[in-house]
Amino acid sequence: MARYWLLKSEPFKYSWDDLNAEGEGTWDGVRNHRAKNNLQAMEVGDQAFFYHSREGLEIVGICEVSEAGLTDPTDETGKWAAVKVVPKTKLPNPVTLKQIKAEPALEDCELVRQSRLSVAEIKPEEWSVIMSLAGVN
DNA sequence: GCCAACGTTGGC
DNA sequence: GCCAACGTTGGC
Repeated sequence: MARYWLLKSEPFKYSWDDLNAEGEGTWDGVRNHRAKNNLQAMEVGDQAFFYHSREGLEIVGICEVSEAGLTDPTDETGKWAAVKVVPKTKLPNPVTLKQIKAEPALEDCELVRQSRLSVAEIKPEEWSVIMSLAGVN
């Protein structure tokens, strides 16, 4: 069964629009062990929210893992992981961090608990809560 | 192996 | 731009 994730990016480095312009993006440059573990746990077909950090502070779209289990091409030691993603859906209503924090059902998600984690897991029930906030059925 | 100092991330 | 949270480094 597919799992759900949240991918964080600073929009002035790599935004949702950049991903759409490219059609497929490689998620690399992660240098955090917990985030790396999450990357390695991803499988092709898993869905992930695309979150804009520092600017925007909202979930703007949904992408899907198109290649999993890659080695980070930006790292010479070969120790870090990467995946490839393709954009799927732009959210009708972007879900802001403020909304997420105001929602009791989401207070335990990794995004809230560990705000500096760049790749976080989203539980299925949390996924559906966010989807309804986003106006997606 | 502990922990203080330092660097980085990210919300505000 | 500030600072809190977290990760990493390095002295002991």
